[in-house]
Amino acid sequence: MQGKKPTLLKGTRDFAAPQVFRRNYIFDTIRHIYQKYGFLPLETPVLEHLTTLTGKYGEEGDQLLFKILNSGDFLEGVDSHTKDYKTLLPQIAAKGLRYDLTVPLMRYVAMNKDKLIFPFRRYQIQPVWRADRPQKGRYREFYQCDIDMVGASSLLCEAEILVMIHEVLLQLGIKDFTIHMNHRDVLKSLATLGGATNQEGALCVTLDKLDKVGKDKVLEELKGKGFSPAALERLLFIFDLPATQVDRWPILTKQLGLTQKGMQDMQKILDYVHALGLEEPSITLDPTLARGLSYYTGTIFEVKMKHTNWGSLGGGGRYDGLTDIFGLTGVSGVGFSFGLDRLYSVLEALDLFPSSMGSTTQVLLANLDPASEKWTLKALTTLRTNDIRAEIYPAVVKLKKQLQYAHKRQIPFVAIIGEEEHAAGVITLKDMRTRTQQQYSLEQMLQELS
RNA sequence: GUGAUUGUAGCUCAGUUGGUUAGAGCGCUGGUUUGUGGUACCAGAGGUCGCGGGUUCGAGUCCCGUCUAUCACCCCA
Repeated sequence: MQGKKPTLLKGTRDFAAPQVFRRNYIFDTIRHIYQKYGFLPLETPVLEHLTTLTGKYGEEGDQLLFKILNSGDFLEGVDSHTKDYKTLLPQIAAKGLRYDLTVPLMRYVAMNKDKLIFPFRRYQIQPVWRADRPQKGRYREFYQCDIDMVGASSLLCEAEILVMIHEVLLQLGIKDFTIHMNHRDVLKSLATLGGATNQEGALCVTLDKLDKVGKDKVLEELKGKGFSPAALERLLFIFDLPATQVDRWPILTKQLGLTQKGMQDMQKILDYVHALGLEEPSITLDPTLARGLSYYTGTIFEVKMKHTNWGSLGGGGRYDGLTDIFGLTGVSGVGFSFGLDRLYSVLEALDLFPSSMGSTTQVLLANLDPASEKWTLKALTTLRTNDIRAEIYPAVVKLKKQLQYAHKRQIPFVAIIGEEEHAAGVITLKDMRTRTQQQYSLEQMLQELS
C-alpha cells in the first residue's frame, strides 16, 4: 500500500446511487414543470473567458471565481516584477469556471440575438462553482436550476415565475415556504427615508439581516454606519410590520407613497398571480429583502422555509441591461433559480422523498460451475431481452457468498440453474424476502418477474 | 478573506496528572465440511494516533505551524 489517501476537494461531494436517484427526482420534477410553462433547455460550457465573468458579481464575486491557469508555460511573457495580483492575474489566467448561470445566459443571448425568438424562455440546470468557504448547505460546486424570460418587460413574467415556484415546491411536497418579494425601488425609497440616498447598499445589506439578528442589532449596526437617530426613526415602521402581506400593504403604501413604482409593480404582479389561478399565494412583501444588488434592477425574490434558519431555496429578480456589457442594449429579463442542494436538504429533513426510488437489479443469476455458467448465460440474455434487470454473479464462488451478495444488494430474486435444474429443464427461483423458492420454466419465471 | 472548534482502525468513539508491544463496538475477510442469505459461535486482517517542527530521558497525550472538516461573519443557492 503506497501513496497518500485520496480526499475530496474542499466543498465538493461524491454522490452514490441513492443520492443520485434522489437528485434526479428533483431535477425531473423541476424540468417537467419548467417545460410545462413553455421554457426550453439551454446548456453552456463549464468554462468561460474570465473577461466574461469578472465584474458581474461585484468585487467579492470576482474573488470567488475559480480561475484556470493558462496552458503551457503560463509565466512566459509575464513581467517578473509584477507583484500586484490584479495585474498579474489576467496575464496568467484567461479562463474561469462559471459562477452562476445568468451571466452565461446573457453572453449567449447577446451572441445569438439574431437567431433567438424573443421573448426568449429558457431553463438551465447545471453546476456552478464558487471559491467560497464551505458551510452548512454551501458548497463550492453546486447545481442551480435557472429559469429566465429575456426580452419581456411585462410583470406577467414575474407572476408566471412566482406561480411556477409554487407548483414546483408543492409538487415536491414542500408546503411551509414563503416567497419574499421586494423591489429595488422600495429599497431606494427606504434609503431616501433614511437619509442615505447614496448609501443604499450599506442600508440594504444591514436591513437584510433583520430576520437573522433581530431589530436591535440592525439598529445598532446602522448607527455604527452613521445613520442619524432621526433617520432611523423614520425607518422604524419596517421593524414592526404585520406578518401577513395583506396587512402590510396599507402600511407600506402609506410610508412609501401610493405612486411608488415598486409598490405599484408588486401590486400588479400579485393581481396577475391571482389571475393565474393562485388563490392564496405564499408571497410576502418584505421591504428588507436585499439580494443580487449588483444586477437586479426591479423585483427581487427569494424562497425561504418558514420557521427555520435554513438557507434560501432559491432566488431571483428582474434585471435590465445585463446584456449591455455584451453589446446588446435595451433588454430586460426576469430570472429565478432553485438551489438543488437546498431543496435536497429540505426534502431529506422533512422526509419527503418517495420511499421507492431508483432501480436495483431484479434478479441475480447464481454462478455455480463452468458448465452451468453456459446455460445460465443463456437465461441471462433472455431475461434482459425481456427488459428485466438481471445480472450474473461474475465468478464461481460458494452459493452462500452469492446469496449474501444478493442480500446486501437488496436484489429480490436469485435464480439458480445448476446441473439438476438443467437436467430437469427448470430454473429454481428464490424469493429473498420470503426465503422461499420454487421451480419454474423459463417462461414462467419471466412472468413471475415482470 | 476574518474568527472559533476539530482531526486516534472503513464507521462511531475510549485512551487516566506525558511512561513499556494504542483499545472497544459496529463493519470487513475467512471458517463452523458437499448447492442456500438476516441469528449464533470461532478465527483473522486493518492504525507512520491528519501532516511538519519543537519541549522532554520519553508525546496520541504539552507548545508552534500547516492542512482538513465543521460552525459563524462577509456574501450567497
